[in-house]
Amino acid sequence: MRVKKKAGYHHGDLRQTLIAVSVDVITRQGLDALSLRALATRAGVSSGAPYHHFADRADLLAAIALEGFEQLAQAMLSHRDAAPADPIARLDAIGQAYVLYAHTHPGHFRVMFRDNSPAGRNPTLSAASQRAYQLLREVVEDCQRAGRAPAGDSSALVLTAWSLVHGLATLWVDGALPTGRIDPAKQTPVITGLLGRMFDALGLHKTAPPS
Amino acid sequence: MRVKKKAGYHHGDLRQTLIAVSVDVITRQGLDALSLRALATRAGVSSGAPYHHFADRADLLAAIALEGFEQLAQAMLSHRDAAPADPIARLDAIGQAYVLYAHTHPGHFRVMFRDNSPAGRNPTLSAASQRAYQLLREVVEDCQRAGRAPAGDSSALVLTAWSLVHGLATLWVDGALPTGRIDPAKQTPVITGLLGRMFDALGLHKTAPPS
DNA sequence: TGTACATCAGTGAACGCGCGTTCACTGATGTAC
DNA sequence: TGTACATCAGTGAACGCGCGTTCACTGATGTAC
Repeated sequence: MRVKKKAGYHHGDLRQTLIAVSVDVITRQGLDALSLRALATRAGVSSGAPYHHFADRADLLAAIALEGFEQLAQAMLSHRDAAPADPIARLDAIGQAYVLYAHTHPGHFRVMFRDNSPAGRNPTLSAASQRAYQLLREVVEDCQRAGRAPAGDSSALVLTAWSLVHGLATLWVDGALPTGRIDPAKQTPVITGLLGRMFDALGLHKTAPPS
Repeated sequence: MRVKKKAGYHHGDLRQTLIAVSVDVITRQGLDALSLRALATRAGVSSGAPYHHFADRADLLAAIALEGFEQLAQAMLSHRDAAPADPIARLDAIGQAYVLYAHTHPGHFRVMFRDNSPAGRNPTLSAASQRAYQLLREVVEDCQRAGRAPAGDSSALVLTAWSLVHGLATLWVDGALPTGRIDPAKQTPVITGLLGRMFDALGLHKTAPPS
């Protein structure tokens, strides 16, 4: 991940390089270990250089979070569209995409959901995170319309689905699962599948035969 | 929360005071804002004093996490025992206790599940966290035995329940929920209730009339 | 009850360090003519 | 195609700061006799 200088003085795409190196550091050593000075050194650049691309440390983190939310939404979208045209299958696919994204991009994920996360104050970031939320909401409401989930206000169902995948992702990324006893890679599809079966079981108008 | 000196030179219970002040700082300003020096000042004590009670900063955080896991297990236990003698009702109670604990003790909660959390390396801490996990596991297996949850290996069900309440707790504590649109205080019992209904709906041998 | 002394839990000055950020500068690049 | 010049994106030294931690010290407390 250490980056070799490209063509002498001018770097080429230092901004993107700084983001990539930051994510790598955060992934391996945690957010607290990220300092702009060390980051610049690892990127092969002097300590002042990052300030031509980011106003300050917080601005860099906001850029990482933004990239993360965009990637997350993209992952959810492509998983959804690759799934069979069945609302429960699509809910399952979106849930798996969420957990998988966190596992494969722990650096981004940590920054995205940092306590005191800037999402509340940064409109761009806030909009990007809501896009991912909307995808989840849409598929839950699709389930409701198909009678594959309890009818009525969707918000509790959406929050249930979100909490489930977010909790699993967080426990996994934070290394909080009892080691050896639980394999999150294997459990993820089981758990998202369970969520689908549960929604289905509580749906009022069954349209699919019981499994 | 600023602590007035008690009886001159000797503090009385500086160790507990340091923990309490730390939790307060973390709750209000986040873990990164906690410095031992500022902490000592807020506790009304010189900068070297904390080292008579904690080996270093990490040791202080481990003590906070330990207290947190003990309090969490206690909260789960008392909620469980206050609930009706019905496994689903008890699962619901334990789940609510988990989310409620996180909301009322965000300082502890953040330290407990810190990325790079020391729980993996500290046996005392690890044991305390597993005690809370065991409580959840027991109640899930009680549901299975009563035919109020799918039979078989419990681990996926336990992880489902844990992920659900942990995700909700984390999203709430981190302020990641869309403000105004979702009220987690109201949604918590709805969601834990939904979990119970879902487990029940997938149980093989129904013992209660459908609601 | 009084005294000597060991131990405990503070003080506060001092250390070295790495950090975020600034700034005058300079080399590289792109554009107008 | 060649030259002048504006702009961009680097350099690297310097700043002040707060931090974790150490240490020689001292006041308070508890205990043995």
